[in-house]
This record gives sequence, C-alpha cells and structure tokens, in this order.
Amino acid sequence: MQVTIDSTRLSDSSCATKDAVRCTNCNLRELCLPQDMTPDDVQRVNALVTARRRVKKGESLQRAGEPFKSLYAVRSGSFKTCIATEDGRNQVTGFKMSGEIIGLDGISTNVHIIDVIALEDSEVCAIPFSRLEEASREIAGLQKQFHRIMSREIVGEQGAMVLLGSMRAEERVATFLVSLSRRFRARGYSATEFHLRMTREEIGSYLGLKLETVSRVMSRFHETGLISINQKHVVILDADGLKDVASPSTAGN
Amino acid sequence: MQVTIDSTRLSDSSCATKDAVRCTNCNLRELCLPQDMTPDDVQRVNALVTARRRVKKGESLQRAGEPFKSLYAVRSGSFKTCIATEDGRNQVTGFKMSGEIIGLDGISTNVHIIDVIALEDSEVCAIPFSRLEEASREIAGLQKQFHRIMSREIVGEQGAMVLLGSMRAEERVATFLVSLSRRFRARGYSATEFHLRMTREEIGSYLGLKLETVSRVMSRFHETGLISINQKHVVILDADGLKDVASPSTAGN
DNA sequence: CGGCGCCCTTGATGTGCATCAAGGGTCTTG
DNA sequence: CAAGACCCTTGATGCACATCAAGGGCGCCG
Repeated sequence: MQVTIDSTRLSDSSCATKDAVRCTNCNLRELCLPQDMTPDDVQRVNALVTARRRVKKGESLQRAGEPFKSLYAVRSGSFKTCIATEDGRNQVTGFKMSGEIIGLDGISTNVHIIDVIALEDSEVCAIPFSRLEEASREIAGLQKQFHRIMSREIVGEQGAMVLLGSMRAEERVATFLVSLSRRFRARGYSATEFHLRMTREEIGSYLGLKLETVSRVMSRFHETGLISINQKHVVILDADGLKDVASPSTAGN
Repeated sequence: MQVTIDSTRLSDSSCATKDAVRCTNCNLRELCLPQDMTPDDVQRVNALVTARRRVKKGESLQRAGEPFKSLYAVRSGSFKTCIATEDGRNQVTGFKMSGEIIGLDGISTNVHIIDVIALEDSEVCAIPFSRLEEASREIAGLQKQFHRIMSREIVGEQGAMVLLGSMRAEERVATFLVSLSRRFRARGYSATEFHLRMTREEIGSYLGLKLETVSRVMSRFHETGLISINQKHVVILDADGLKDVASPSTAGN
C-alpha cells in the first residue's frame, strides 16, 4: 500500500521541472527547508530550487571527491550516505528520507567527502548553495531554518556516536527500528508496519555490526514477540517493549 | 577606531573583558571564527564577542537542558563534550581545543543537549547567537565561515562514526593520538610531545573502549617503540608507524 | 520455466575486548 | 610527612559479537 507523495498528484510523465517543483504545495513542506516559514518566504525558497533530479536505485546522487555545488532535498525515495576511508573501509553513516537535506558535508571544503546512493528510485530538489547563502542573508527565517537543519544533523550524529560507542547489539537494532518508525510516522506512513529499504549489511554497517548479527537480533525480536519480520517487511508489535530494549532501565519510555 | 592596539600590549590586570578580547590580535585568529576574513570583517566579528568567561577545571561551560543563548570560542584550555542518555549512560563525544567553537548543538531546539566540561582551567569568548545571525546576514564572509564551521563539525563526527563503527582498538587509539598531534601542531605546539589533558576513562569513553583497553594499547605502543608514554606525558617516536596503525593497508601514508 | 545471483537465516566456532581484581604511582591536604 | 583520593597499569577470566560455513527464499532474465 503505497501512499502517494502529493495529494495533488502531478502526473507529469515528461521531464519534471519548474511547475512540479512547488514548495508551496509539497506535502513535505513541514519537514523540509521551508519549515515554519511564512507563505511569502516559502515562495522565495521555492525559487531557489533550480531543478529536480531523478536518481535510480543504486545510482549515486553525489560522490566523494566531487566539487560541492548544491544541496539536495529528498522529495521521494530514500538514500544511504557512506564514507569510504583511504584504507578501503566503507561505512554507511546514515539513511536519508523525504524532506531531509543532503550535501552539508561539502560546505566545509567545497568538495564532497560522502557518497550518497539511492536505495530505491528517488527524486530530489537541487538547491544551489551559493543562492541559498544569498537568500538566507535576506530572509531571516530561511537563515534560521538552515542553521537548525545543520544543527540537527550535528545532534543526530552525536546520537549515532552514543549508539556506536556504548550500546549493545540488541539496543542498537531496537534503537534503529524505533527511529525508523518515528520517521515513517512523521511522513504520514504507518509507524508500525513498513518496508526496509536497505539490506541487512547496510543496517549492520550503520550500526557497527555484521549482517549476521543484525539478522539474529531481528529474529530474536521476532521470537519474543516485539516485532514480526519477514525479509524486509517489518511489523512492530510491541512498540513500548522495543523502546525498553532501546534504552533499558528507563522503565516504560 | 582601534587600529593602534595591535602591538601595544594592553596589560589590564583588572577584569579581563572588552579590551583584552580582540580577535584582531588573538593568535587563534587563523583557527577560529574570523578565519580567512578581511581585517575589516574581523573587527566586526570582534564586536560580537560580548564577554570572556573563565571556566575552572571540572566546571561546566554549558549543561544539557539549559537554554541556548551563546556560542563559545575556546580561547585557552580545553574541554570535553559529553552526552548523557535518559538511561544513565554518559559518553564523551569530543574534545575541544583553543579556537574551536562550542554550542552548535543548541541551535536546533534552543536547548543544549550536550554537557561541556573544562579539562583544565580555561577561557572562552562568548558570542550571543542572535547577534551572530544578524551579523552573518550582513557579512558574507562571516556567514561563509560560520557555515564552514558547522559543516566541519558534521564531517568530523562522520569520522568519529567510522572510528566507532569499524575500527579495532589499536586503530582507534592510534587515530586518536594522530589527531591530537595534528591539532597541537596547528596551534603551534609540538606535534610529537604533549600532555594528555583527559583521563584514560575519558579517552575510552570517546573511543568506545574501556579505560583498561586504552591503557593496554598505549602500553603496547610503548613496547613496540611507536610512542613513549608515562602517565599523561606522550612522546610520539614513530609518527609514520602510528599512522600506519591508524589506517592500515595504506602503505606509508 | 529454469537457472543464477542476491539476500537472508541459522548453526558452530573463534577472538577481541570487557570485566573482575590487585597493586602501584602521584598529587592533595591536614 | 603521612593518609587518602585518583588515576594508571597489568594479569586472569568471561562473554558478546565476529567469523566461517551451509542452505533456503525470492526476483530477474535468458
């Protein structure tokens, strides 16, 4: 049961640009860059979006080493962000869903250091960074929102550090599932039943675990009745129980 | 009109504010907020710094839950940043040295989520965030630099995630030492001989290891001649060797 | 439709780091 | 100077997760 992205279903089978790119009527407005802005300012943000870009499953939106030009707002679909170290390690550092901003890593040096790969056929709005900077000098609300987004990214990564640095495998997986659940709900999807877009290996990479461990932990959650899982189809049966596993000693969330 | 202050050492033995706080003649200029800015803009940044604040060893600069008002630039000394989870876990998420900016976590929700504690008697420049936002709407160079700093923070945390997610204990400790070495050198200190300001436990917390493991790994590095370590005094004897341990398979960096 | 490739699951075994434990060095303070 | 509080080191043991290995489900494509 796929929920359509837009209530006003713009079925433009042709090249999707201009008209379809309307922050004003995008239902991600509340999650994305224009969050909490006046209708007037939303219009101006809208003008920043120069293009919409489709990225097929498995293709990359940006690659490490490429020059940084634009930020991207995920319009539909989802992505994984990966970092490859000199010595050949390759780690997933996050998953991006609709309304989230990609490319912030490029600002510091004007070169991307992160690879971003689509987990399914996806679509993004491109926002040239120089124009965003200009506009946020004029629109205080945009500036504020952009700063919030960057800060949120920082805070989120701190959370990931805690997860990687001090949680046990079950806590990590539970935390991951709870987080996914919240994010789906925030987007109007079911919080208790969803489809994993990533493989066990990608989850493991993100959580600092091996794919077998992810699989085993999920099977255990299944056995104990916390969730039901069949391949990539997840049903959360006991949300509170899962949250307990995610942060123990906190009696009931 | 404060052009002449430069080399005229204003030795105000009294309360150190105003005059002493001069980005213009601060030797951290190249590492801090005014990086790469015109002398004129540096003056304007300087005007943002409302106060200098001393923090004694063990005291906190900011605490989770406090309202967010200001960013802080470390002027001297050093800090650890910690995050405490609901369930009582407490993890060190970073160490801040002179010239680095603290408080970015507060921007997203206007409440700090991170505790920042001085590792030694330290001093910071306080920068009210609302004024920074105002100013960066007017000064493009400041805006750019501030964005760079936030992005750098994001990139740095991605690095920490790789460390925590996929490195073995020896790699983590070696990476940590190499990173410290670089940061000391950037500040004009010796890159090969320095004093650890944090305990083994704090290092361990940051690296996702137990203090005993940190101690053991360092002892091993000592035995193999990579470093010399005596309590908190570190000498790096074989910088290349240490880098090899930090990222193996990269022949000689 | 049948074969192949990818992904997932599950069991057996191994190991890196945690945990438990003891003791020593160094700084602080009365 | 002596007592106590930290912090660090080092050894012995245990365990959580990695690794190795085998097989099954499902979708893709010739």
